[in-house]
Amino acid sequence: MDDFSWLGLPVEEAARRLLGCELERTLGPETLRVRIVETEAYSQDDPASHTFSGRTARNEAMFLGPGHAYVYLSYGIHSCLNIVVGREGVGEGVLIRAAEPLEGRDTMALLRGRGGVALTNGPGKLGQALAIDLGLSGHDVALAPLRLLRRPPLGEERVVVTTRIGITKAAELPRRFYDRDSGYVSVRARPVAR
DNA sequence: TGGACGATTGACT
DNA sequence: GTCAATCGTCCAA
Repeated sequence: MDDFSWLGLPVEEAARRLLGCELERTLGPETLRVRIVETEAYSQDDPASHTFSGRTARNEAMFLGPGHAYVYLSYGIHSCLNIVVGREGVGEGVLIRAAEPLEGRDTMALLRGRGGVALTNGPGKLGQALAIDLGLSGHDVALAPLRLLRRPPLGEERVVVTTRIGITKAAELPRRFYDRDSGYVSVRARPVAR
């Protein structure tokens, strides 16, 4: 059993540490496994967060405490996965924006209807490749059929920090993190000014 | 109870 | 580069 106490860290730190960790999705006899390469931090005091206006039926899972999954439907089409972090009762989470396939690539390609980096290089794509749906919202990621596997943190020099993608509110905040060495990052650009 | 709105993607010009 | 798809959620009425 993995120790997930580190998910109780402040959301930006948790978002950094999720880089390099793995997700294992079991579908009957099939096992799909990916390595997380891109994340975004969302906290309750953040106008861009689904929890900004408080607890609702949709975002309930975001308040269940660290180690739960929060899944939302984007544009009525795409299921996107978050890992809830921070303190129980506070709506904080990390959007998993992209990952690298490690195991079960063929099944992911079938689920996606295409291959290459387009398999998992975006939040909606990853959701489809791992057969994520709204039913998994609130799921405990210590358990099958969707498990988070801890891995050592990436070296500081490998982590690129940028503004978040596709939001209109609080768009200037540097709360996106990705692995510089991965080819599965969704958008390369917008490095934070130095 | 209805209408506007996305933490996106893929097809097309 | 532009743009439509598609539906759960939220809030105004």
